[in-house]
Amino acid sequence: MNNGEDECRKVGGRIRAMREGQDLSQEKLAKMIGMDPTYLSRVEQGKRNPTVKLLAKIAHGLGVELKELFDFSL
Amino acid sequence: MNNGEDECRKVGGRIRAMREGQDLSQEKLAKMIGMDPTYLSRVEQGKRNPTVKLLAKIAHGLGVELKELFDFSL
DNA sequence: ATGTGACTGTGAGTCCGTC
DNA sequence: TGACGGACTCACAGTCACA
Repeated sequence: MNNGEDECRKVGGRIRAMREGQDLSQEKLAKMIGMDPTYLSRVEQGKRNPTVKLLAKIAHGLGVELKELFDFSL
Repeated sequence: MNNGEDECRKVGGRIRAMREGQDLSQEKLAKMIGMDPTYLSRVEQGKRNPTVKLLAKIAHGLGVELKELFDFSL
């Protein structure tokens, strides 16, 4: 089975999709919320296992609800 | 402003509500998914900042979708 | 503009108790 | 049964140089 790496990838994909949907670069979004662009890059690729606090920051930067980052049914 | 501690509390509350709704003890749920009961206790209280992988495990143990843990509009 | 390797410090997560 | 403490390990947060 799977440990949650799938979910990490899915969340990352959601973040990327919503960011690109707003024509925002990783750099700009990262700067808005005071985080490192290289770290954001890895989260979007599902190569990291982010915490609730970090995802809350990202959701805030995107101007969306936290639960939208977990809405994989699109 | 807030760092995401609010979200931690809300997620913890959701977990607790869904667990109690299934008449499950912290110990049993923790054992089901191979996690520490003391950590589950603290997560439910919003005193810890859990990762996606851990939340995926908890959601799986509760038999619900990950996004349901972030559905605060109830 | 995005991705990767390597790195350090701190906190996520586990295990032992006690109340 | 659940809350809390201490001590511990390893992974995550966060940064930099470079591609």
